[in-house]
Amino acid sequence: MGSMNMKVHQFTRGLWDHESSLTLGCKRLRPLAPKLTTTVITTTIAATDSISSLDIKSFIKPESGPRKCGSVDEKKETPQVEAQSGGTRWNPTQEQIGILEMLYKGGMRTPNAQQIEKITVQLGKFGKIEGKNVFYWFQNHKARERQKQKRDSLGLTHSPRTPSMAATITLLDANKEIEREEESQYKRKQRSWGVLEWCREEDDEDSSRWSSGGEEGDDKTLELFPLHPEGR
Amino acid sequence: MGSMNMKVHQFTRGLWDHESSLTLGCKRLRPLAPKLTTTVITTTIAATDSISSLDIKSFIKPESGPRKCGSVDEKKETPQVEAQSGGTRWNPTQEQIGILEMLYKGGMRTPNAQQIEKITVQLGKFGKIEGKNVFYWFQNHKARERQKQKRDSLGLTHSPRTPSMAATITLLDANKEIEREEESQYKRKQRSWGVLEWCREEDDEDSSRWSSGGEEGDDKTLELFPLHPEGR
DNA sequence: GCAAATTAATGATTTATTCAAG
DNA sequence: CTTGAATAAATCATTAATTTGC
Repeated sequence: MGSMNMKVHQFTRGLWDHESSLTLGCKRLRPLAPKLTTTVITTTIAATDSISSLDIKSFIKPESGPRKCGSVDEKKETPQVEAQSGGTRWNPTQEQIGILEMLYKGGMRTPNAQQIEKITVQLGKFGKIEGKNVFYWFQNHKARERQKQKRDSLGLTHSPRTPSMAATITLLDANKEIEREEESQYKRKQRSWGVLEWCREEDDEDSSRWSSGGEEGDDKTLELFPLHPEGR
Repeated sequence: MGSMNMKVHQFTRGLWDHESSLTLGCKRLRPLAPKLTTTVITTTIAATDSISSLDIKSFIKPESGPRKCGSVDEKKETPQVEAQSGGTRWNPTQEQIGILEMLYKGGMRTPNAQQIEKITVQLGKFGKIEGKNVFYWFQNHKARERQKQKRDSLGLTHSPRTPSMAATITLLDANKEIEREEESQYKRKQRSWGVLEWCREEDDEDSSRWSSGGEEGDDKTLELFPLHPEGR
């Protein structure tokens, strides 16, 4: 209790302290009440801290609780590969990199959750890996590929000696344009994406057991598609 | 197969087509082979498409498969609320907004997966909501609060009439500083975060019903912590 | 009063930057 | 120096609020 180092300094700005309860429902006051059923409860909220005494208050707490996320708990007993990264970051194997690059070259840019999961499962056969690793890999690869290209083109632009050079630049720019157009595709919409998962605490250097372990024959003809779904 | 609308135009740049198989393992050639056991398989990869014939090939495919993510499958038999997620976006109720703002004011900035899950559960009592909604809300709220403040401070700086005004500005700036320092906290590190989840397909525009309904008493004294864990 | 058109908010994604492990 | 990980900034897209013409 007393241990709850409530460092309030972060919001010393105003002196909303109790005011918060007031500002709560009115802050931005939604233009017009969208729902009806909620109105009642809303009143409850407006009533300062009735909710906080009910649920909110329970929100306040330093940190603790279960380790793993309450989602997929299936722990595969494949001690074969593991450990390796008590709290370290993913260290891709060459097979994994190879596959990822292949997919990237195939056109995959931002796989959705489903695709990521499948990829993760596949890559899991070659080494420890999580979904986020796949996600980040694509993010980073894409970004760095782009900046490298940009850097190159700029560097070239800096010393345009021969006409062929200029042509090259033009080409690069053109490609960049194409790429961009292709990628954003007007309305990227419907990316069917998600965020959030794998929790992990900070302490506990102990296990950090991994998932996606072994080589169970779980290939139910899963498949992912690299290029954009359809030319919407 | 022929139906696979392979729109290659995205990568018309080079003309890597078969070259990909070659460039695969060498492209960026990792500094030094991290693993040993993998080396063997690596060779396999280098052998052009042995892997692709095994697993990779199965990756290529437009899109299909199961609807829901293959994770938490527990389907709650609460037909009362649901559906709706056909394709619309989360539309928070006032209670949800209120709680979120309360947490925000309490200092919560970037809740981790665990916290998000708990929040989601709580907010779920007031209306349909997903973890990503909570995540995004904090992201957006934080960002917009920041830009609004910046805009305000700049705007105010532009017409400093009274001394009290100046004082206000100073305060705002100071607060901004504090906040920033607080937030970035030197090394943000160890955010214990995650990404990826909820999939969702596109079709099925069926219901679009709303949620909110549930008032089941599922409060197992769960709690989240708003302020930063500890003054590291 | 109302519905179409316009504007303002804000939910959802993507991109750019930054930090730190190795 | 490379690159995995994480966050912040920029952007897109959709919904609600407001305005406008009837």
